[in-house]
Amino acid sequence: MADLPKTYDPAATEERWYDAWLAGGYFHADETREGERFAIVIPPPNVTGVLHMGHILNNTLQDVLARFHRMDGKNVLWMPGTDHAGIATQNVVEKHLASEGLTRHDLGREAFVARVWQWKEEKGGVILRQLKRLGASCDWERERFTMDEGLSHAVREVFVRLYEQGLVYRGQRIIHWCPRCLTALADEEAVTSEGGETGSLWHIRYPAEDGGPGLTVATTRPETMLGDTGVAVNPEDERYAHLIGKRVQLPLMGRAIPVVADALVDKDFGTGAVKVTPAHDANDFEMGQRHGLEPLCIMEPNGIINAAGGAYAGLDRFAARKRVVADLEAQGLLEKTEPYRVPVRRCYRCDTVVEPYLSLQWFVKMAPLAGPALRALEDGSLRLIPERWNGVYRHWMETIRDWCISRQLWWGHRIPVWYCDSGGHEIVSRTDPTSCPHCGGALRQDPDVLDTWFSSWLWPFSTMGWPEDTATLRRFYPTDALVTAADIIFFWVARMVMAGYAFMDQCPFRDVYLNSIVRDGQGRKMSKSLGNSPDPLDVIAQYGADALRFTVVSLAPVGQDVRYDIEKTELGRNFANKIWNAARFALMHLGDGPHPDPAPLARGRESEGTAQDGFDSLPRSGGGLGRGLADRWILSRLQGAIEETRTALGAYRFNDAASALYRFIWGDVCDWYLELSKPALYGSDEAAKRAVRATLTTVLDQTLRLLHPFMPFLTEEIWQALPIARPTASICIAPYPTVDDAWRDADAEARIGQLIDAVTSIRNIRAELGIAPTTPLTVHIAADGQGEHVQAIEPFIKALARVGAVELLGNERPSGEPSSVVAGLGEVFVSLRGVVDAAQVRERLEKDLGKVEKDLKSVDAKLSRPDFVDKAPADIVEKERAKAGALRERRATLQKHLSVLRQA
RNA sequence: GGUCGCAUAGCUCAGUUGGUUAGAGCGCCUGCCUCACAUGCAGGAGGUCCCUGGUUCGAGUCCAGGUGCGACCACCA
Repeated sequence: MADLPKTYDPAATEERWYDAWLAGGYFHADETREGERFAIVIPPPNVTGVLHMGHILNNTLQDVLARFHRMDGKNVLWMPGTDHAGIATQNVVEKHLASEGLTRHDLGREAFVARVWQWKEEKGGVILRQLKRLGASCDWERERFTMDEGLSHAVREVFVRLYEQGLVYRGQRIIHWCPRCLTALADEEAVTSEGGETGSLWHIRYPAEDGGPGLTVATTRPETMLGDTGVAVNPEDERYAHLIGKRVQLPLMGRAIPVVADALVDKDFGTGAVKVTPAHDANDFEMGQRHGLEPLCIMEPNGIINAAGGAYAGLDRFAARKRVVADLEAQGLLEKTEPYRVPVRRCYRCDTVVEPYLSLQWFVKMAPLAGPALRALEDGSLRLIPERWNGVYRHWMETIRDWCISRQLWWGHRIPVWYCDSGGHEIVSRTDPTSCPHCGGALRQDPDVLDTWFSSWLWPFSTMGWPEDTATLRRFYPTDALVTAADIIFFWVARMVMAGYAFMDQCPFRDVYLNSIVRDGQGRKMSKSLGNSPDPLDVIAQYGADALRFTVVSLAPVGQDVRYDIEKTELGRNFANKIWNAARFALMHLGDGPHPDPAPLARGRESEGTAQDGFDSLPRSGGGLGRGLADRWILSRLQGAIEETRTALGAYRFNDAASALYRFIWGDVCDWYLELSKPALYGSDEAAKRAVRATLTTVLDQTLRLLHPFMPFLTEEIWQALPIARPTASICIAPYPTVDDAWRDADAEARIGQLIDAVTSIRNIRAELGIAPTTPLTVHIAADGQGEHVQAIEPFIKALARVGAVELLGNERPSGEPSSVVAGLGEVFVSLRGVVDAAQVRERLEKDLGKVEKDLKSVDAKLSRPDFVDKAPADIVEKERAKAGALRERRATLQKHLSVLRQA
């Protein structure tokens, strides 16, 4: 143990312990085990994904919860898995094919899908292996994939049920179409960039049919005019009243189109006249329906203008735009081109500009599903943390639109619908039909697949075996918490709630913790394209998984984004190293053990009765198990740390828990207790030594357990090295500490608090007056009948403040010598005779006096205001009075010393 | 256009229901390789708590308005 290295080496321990945990089966959730349980499902990362900093934070938080509840005696299930990520995965494999000069069409559907599966088996799910490096305590025996047989079964069941309920339907709609991915997208998958993109608003003249002036329309997508079948104006707009019902010429296309009146048109925007292109704009489609304007599709799915585009056929949509504008200009019909911020939507997968496109797609009618999901928030079945997301969730639910679920891809769950061409029947079935049940005709299955999220929204119960009635479902559904990023509230969280009620009659989780977004040092969102996201595996290699975990948890407050750069990980690394060295120190002094289970040890105080003078005789004389003041103090502080940690974790205030542990371990344990323990450990009193060792053991054992959910590897490594009788084979399943009020000790906290004040003040004097650490000082303590206590404190003062001698004073105060006075323990006078000259001391005392007088003045001012004394609560006033009294006393002492010094 | 969030030390941020002298980490300055730890120890400097007004005995904290950032939503072509 004494040969432990001076710095902690995570690489040497992490893998070893992770393997041991797996071998021990600690992460496996057993549905047959009785008792409380805690369930959480992982937000399934894309099977194509690699770990980034967002995952690190998200999964560390989940792991903290899982490990905390596991240690707290619960039957914990943390369900892991991956998402098949339709477009993303298909893109990856198509890219591979492209490098071989092939397209998916060269392979054909079946072979292509087989190829994707092959890729998935060989290369997919890297991210889960990376999560193990982080220490994630998932139940890996249950790893799921959204295209597993069981989950596919759930998807099929849900589709059929919704169809039977009339909630799934097929229709011609304007949807967001990605001309590169060649598929429809959901509204949420077509993303706008903030403030729009740079573009133009073109003003185009449409002459009247009779050759009159006609009107001018404004558009940001001039190429769509090729598909115009009308022009709309506001019915109230007098400028155009004479044209309503007439026709105007559509330039470039040589056809006339009607002018209609529609309230949707804003008189004040642009020219107040809108070209209507029903096949290429959602609003225009609606207006077209109202006024009988036929949709005219002018574009191939890949964005190339089709034959309906006349002379522009064969041009890409953006090339066509340029040509159209040029031709209009040439004909003198382009009246104006003004710069304009255009609200462009792009494909969330490939960033291609999305085209509003009229096509036949499958939809889910969402409004009926939204009701229970809204009520869940109202009645408290669902809690969003932080709460401010409630509004976002509610607004989305209240204005919900139907969900386009069909995708023109090959990779995904095939839509379970068959069409009978001879009879025109549509068959939706739980099992694959072979022929039309109505007319016996031949069938062909819908070629499309379902949106990836159509499987994700079932994740909390599909992973547990639904639609079968499984033991896992009965035991672990609904889950307790969901930890995820706020950017998928709509994609995933809201839809899961709806599915939970629709198919399980229950909210799938109680608490949804929306974790921070991880940004880089400049506040930019971390992204692959910016290259500003460090590879977490590099960070782990350099600093250790525990260091990374602790750092990100510390940095992420509830509801705020977190800025991370790699150097910040030093916070966690240094902390790990600090703990490591505290353990080295302890192990060096603990001997081989085993030490008795610390819990039953008496506190010393009880065994020695109450001391009326307020100071116990110290347990050095207590015979074996009695504890000293410092021991009592740290054990009391430990209770505070346990309470703070538990409270913070219970409220999902992870960073508060982390900082409570940081302060306790670094501040209380290392800075003070270990130093306070040295006089005994290096002394010759065997009884005192035993007491300190017992305390040290308790504190380390409890602290490591408290910290384990945050830093699992380090804590296991040290815990296993402790010379104690371990109750469990691994700290993973050791009981999480609970507060024991019997160990709370206000008296010890007050006294060590005083000691800390005194020591700090003495150190301060030394530093300020430039007294070398080696120069011995003499300290006089006005004990005022507390002599015993002071004697007990003496070795601590000597050790911590590097004081040569401690002298007790009776009623007499040191006078006639240069002295500095500090607070704490009544009064402490530091003898500076022969160390520094009187002028320096005087300067210091005057400075102190100045401060005291300033404070006293402000307190007195407060106390002299009748309003304050009359209206403030009594305890607040009392505090102020006490403060004034203390300040007056201190002022008197300082003045006395100064008068002596001035005479000298 | 709507909704929401943020503004505190040079930097990144804590500050729970209004109540002693507003805190931490990093950075900076001074002194220390003191027998667990220089990934460390001790001490220190550094703040108009964005602005204005209001409520209150008392405001970093509550209210109103303003300014500046940021996020989300939205059919303004």
